[in-house]
Amino acid sequence: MDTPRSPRLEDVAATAGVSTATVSRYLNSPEKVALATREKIRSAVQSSGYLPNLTAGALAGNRSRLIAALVPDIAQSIFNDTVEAMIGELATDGNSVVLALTGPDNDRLNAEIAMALGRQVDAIILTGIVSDEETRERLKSASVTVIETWGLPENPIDVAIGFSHHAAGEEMARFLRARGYRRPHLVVPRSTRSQRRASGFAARWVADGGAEPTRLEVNVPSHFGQGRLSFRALADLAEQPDVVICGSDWIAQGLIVEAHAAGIRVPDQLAVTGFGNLRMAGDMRPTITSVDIDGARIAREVMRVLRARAHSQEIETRIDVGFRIIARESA
Amino acid sequence: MDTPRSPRLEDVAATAGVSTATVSRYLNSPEKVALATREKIRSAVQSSGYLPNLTAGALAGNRSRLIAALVPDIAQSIFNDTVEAMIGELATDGNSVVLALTGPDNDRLNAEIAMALGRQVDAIILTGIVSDEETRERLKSASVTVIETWGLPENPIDVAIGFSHHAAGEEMARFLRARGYRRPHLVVPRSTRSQRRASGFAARWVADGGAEPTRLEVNVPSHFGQGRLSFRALADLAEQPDVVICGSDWIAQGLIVEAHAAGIRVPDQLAVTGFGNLRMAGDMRPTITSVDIDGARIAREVMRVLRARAHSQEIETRIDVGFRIIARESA
DNA sequence: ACTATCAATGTAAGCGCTTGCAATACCCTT
DNA sequence: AAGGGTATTGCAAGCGCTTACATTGATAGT
Repeated sequence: MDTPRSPRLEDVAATAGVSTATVSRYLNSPEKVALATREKIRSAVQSSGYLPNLTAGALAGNRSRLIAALVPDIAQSIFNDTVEAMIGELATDGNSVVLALTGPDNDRLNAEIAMALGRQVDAIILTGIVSDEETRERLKSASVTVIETWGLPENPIDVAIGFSHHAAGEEMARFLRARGYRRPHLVVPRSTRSQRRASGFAARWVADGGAEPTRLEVNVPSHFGQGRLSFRALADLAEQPDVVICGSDWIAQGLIVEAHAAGIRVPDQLAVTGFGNLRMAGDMRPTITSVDIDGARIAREVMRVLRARAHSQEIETRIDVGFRIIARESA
Repeated sequence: MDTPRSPRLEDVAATAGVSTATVSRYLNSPEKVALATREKIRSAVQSSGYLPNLTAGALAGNRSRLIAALVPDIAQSIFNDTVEAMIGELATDGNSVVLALTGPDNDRLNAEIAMALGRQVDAIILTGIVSDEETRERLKSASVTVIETWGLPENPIDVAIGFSHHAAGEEMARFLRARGYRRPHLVVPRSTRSQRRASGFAARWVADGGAEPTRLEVNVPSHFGQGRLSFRALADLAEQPDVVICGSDWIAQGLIVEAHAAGIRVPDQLAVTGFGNLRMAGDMRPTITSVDIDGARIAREVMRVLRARAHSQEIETRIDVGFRIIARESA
């Protein structure tokens, strides 16, 4: 059986008795079409079951309504909430999100950037830090909106929406010091941002008169299991910490579970903090003190930037969405 | 400064001294081009920094190399591993994945399907069950590959890759019975699949001489917090269960944490099983007995189907990837 | 009544690529 | 030397839509 070719703009135009241009206008900016015409076209679209070919539209209009989101991973990522919010937010505007996983290495990133560029995406959203100079240059010279999220680099490739990781680290140092902790231990994932938070923490801590915190580096992506390992690694420390600052809520959760299994009470004997304020943090026993990043807010700002760009309005290139320490039971 | 328009196929063809057709062939099926010509084109592409416009290619070739993955959510989904594997797998073939979140309701699903169809995607991959008849019909009549994953319906829309949830439930019943448990309690997310597993479990359990298991329904998406609530809900039961079968590892984890907080030892006083075999399951204390679904395998089968379709080969429409009960400490 | 203005629509030229078909060149066969 | 294949390339017609520009008719200003 040969499927009858799906209707095109032309078909709709024919049954509505207007030109394709008018139908196109009706579809993209109805206000430009007279009311009576609108109605005719509406019913023609309706009856034919017409579905616009977005590919053709993208080619002709030089606007793909496709947005590439490049993230390191999604299985256990701290970015998940942001990504989810972003996809939700973008979808409402008729955009689609092409999700690409870049992993830890640069080759994948470059390949995915090339792909995104080839697909003429309207914007590329980065959620990892692009440290490779060459890649940054390539992105800069591409005439596409590039949004770096989560971080807030001094010189964004194009636009950056995020917060200062250094400041977040400092703030946590102040917070814990105020709470009376004196021997912090940092569990730091090997990612630029985590490192930055760690140095922010250490700098502040020392500046406030504390001793240089001990630290343990762990691989990314960080996960529950690393928390357990991190707890065990504490045994090797000369002096036991009174609080462990974890690079993610996952690590914090794993560490707490392992501590309990070892008979150590949290926070009485050992306090713990996480990062990311994942939903689980508020449900854990004890509930986990964490740092909240408003993923939905980031998503909204991304949309705002995109819309501004669409109308070629000027926008600030560094948007600070801040962070909030959420004090809970674990520290 | 006006950016010099990025090079097109035509430009490459010109510098290589061949026609655009030849360059196109070189790009898509090099073997059709003579060796010497290949070399000329290669260097022309190289020197111009040419990047194919995939949108134009999609329109002309009627092949978008875009695959839509429609999932309920990603933040805490049991599908995450599958989705991640799929994105990774697909990307290697020059495809990109458009990820769309459908949430629990049908409207979003329909909207996203329309969008996918409009974008001329090569395939639509579904990870939720599409129960709406109308939507199923629409998908059936669309000339696009539709792959339903995780479930294994009797009459797939097109191709289904998954396993029998009913059988998984039955198997778990056998497993727990053999281990000597006698009073199972089911924590069942309100999703078709979970329900199916639950009925499989109950059917088998009763058939094997057990009493009808008690059950608690919880909302989707399931998460850690629900595990805690589910544990507390046990108090309302007339008779305390000796094992709780959770609809997901998240729920199991939350339940265990809450049980421990209440001084109940797992599995000594209460056994627990999860579902999904998330990475965390093997790291939890106690490690969680779960059901493993090979997400990477599903991803590979998806690719196989897609490739077969590309060469219009016949393929089976129901591919069973099975499941494995992973016995660990919690039950 | 006459023109300037404007809203509504139509005309048609692309957007950058793929591919069926035709043309050409080259190599065998007989 | 003619006929038949085969491998390689070019020609040109789209793919289905958007949009600059032209056209038309109506409204308003004088």
